[in-house]
Amino acid sequence: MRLSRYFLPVTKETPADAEVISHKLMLRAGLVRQTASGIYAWLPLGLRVLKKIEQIVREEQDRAGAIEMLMPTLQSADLWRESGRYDAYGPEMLRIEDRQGRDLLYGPTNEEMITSIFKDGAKSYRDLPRMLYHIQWKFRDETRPRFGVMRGREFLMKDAYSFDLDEVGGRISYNKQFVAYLRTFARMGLRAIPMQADTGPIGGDLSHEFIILAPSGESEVFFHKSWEEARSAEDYDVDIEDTDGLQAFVDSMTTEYAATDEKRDEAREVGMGDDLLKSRGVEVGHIFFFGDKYSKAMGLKVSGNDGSMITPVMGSYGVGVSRLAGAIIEASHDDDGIVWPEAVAPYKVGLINMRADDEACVTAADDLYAKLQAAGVEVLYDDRDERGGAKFATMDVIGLPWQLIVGPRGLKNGVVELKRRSTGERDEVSAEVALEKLA
RNA sequence: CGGGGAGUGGCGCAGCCUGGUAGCGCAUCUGUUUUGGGAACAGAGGGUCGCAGGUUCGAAUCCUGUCUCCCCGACCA
Repeated sequence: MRLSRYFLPVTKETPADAEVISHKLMLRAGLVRQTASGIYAWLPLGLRVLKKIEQIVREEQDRAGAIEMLMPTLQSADLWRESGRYDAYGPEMLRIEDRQGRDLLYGPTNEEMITSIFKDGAKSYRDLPRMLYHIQWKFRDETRPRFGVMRGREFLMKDAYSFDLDEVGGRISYNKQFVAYLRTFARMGLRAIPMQADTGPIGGDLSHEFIILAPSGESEVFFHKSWEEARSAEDYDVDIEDTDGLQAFVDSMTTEYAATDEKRDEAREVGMGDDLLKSRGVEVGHIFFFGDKYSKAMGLKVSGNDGSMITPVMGSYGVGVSRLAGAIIEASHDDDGIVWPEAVAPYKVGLINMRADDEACVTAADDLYAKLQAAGVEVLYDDRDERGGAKFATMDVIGLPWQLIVGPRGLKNGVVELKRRSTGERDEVSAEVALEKLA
C-alpha cells in the first residue's frame, strides 16, 4: 500500500479523552476512532491488526478441533426466557424492540443460541463430542466503559462452546481449549498466564482466566517467576488427542502459583520468597465448564447407545479479540509508539523513501516496493513528499516491525538501511540482501 | 449507580467571573527556500461557541432545562 493513497490519520497530539497508553497510541496511530462511549470504528490500519488477531485465534481453534460458524448479533428475547437469563442478566444487556413489538436483544454472549441450534441438529450420542465457535461482535452495556477498546461496550469476541456426553469428556474439551489458549497468546508474542477463576456450578477447578502481563494492565497479579520466561507456541505443542498426555500437560501448567488479586493465597506466597513476582495484568481469555446448566434448562438431550436420553454437558471459551489489540500494545510499546509483534503487525515492512523529489530514490524505492509485493511481503510504502523526520515519526508510532529506508546518502554507496523497530538496530545492506532478509 | 469534571474550526486550549459581534498553538491549503529524526518564512481557508428555551438593545459569557463525553469508585461471562 502506498501511503500517499491510504487513509491513515496519524496525529502528533493525543486527544484529551485517552488515558491509558494503548488507547492513546491507537488513536495517534490511526487505528481506531471512538464513535460513542465504549464504541469504536476500526480504521484501515486497525482493521488489519484485528484481522490478524482473529486469524490466529481461528487457526488455533481449528487446531483444537472446534468448528467455525457465525451466529447473529441480534437475538430473540424468548430464547433467553428459556434459560431464565432474560430477567437475570440485568441492565448490562441491551434490549431492543422491533416494529412488531417483539423483544430482541443485542447478544452479550451466545450460550442460549448455540444450545438451541445444537439441540436442533444433534440427536444422537454419535453427534458428540463437538465444539463450535464463532467470532462475532458482542454488546454489553457497561456502566463505565474505559481503557479504549480494552473495555468497550461493543467488542469482538471469539466464543466457543463444547458439548460432551459426560464430565470426563467435558474435561477433555476443556483441556483442548486450555492448550489452544496458551498457543494463541504465545503466537501473538504475549506472555499469558492461566489463573484459576471462580468455579462453575460443578465446582472443581474448571475455570481459568488468561492474564497477560503488561506494566499498565488493569489489575494486579501474583505468580511464580517461572512464568517470566518467554514461551513460544512450540512450547505448547501437545498432542491433544492423547488424553492422558493432555491432562498431564494441563496439570503441569496449573501447578505453579498464579493468582489474581482477589484469589491470592497468602499462605502459599509466604513460602515462595524471591520466586514470587507481581505485575499488572489484562484478562484476554476466560474458559469454563458449566455442566448441564443450559442443556438442562433448554431441554437439550441426545439418545445414548442404550436408548436412554442423555443431557450433554457444556463449556464455553471466550477470547476478547478486540481487547487483544489494546492489550498487545500495553505489552509492547516504547516512547516513540507501538512495537507490533510480527504476527499481528498490520504490515511487516514500512518502506521509506527519504526524498520523493529525487529520481534515483524514487526509482530505487519503487523497485523495492514492487519486489516486496511480488515476494508476498506486506509492505506499507511511504512515498509521500514529506521530510524524513516526519516519515520516521510516522513509522515509529504505527510500529511496523521493519523499516526499510531508501535515501540519497545510502544509494551513493549502493546500500539501503534496514531498521528493526523493536530494538532500533540499523543495518546498511544492499537492496538484494534487504529483500532476502524480509522475504 | 454514587462522586467529580468537560463540551468553543480536524486536534489541544484561551476567552466566561466583570455580556458588546470569537482568539492562540498544532494540523490543512498556496507560494518560496529547504530536506537523514515531526522544517522556516509569507499568505489563505475553516467555527450557527453541544442542543433548546429564557433574561437583555445585545449572550460563547447570565438563568433554566436537556444531551453527550471523560475521570474516581461500585460493577464487569
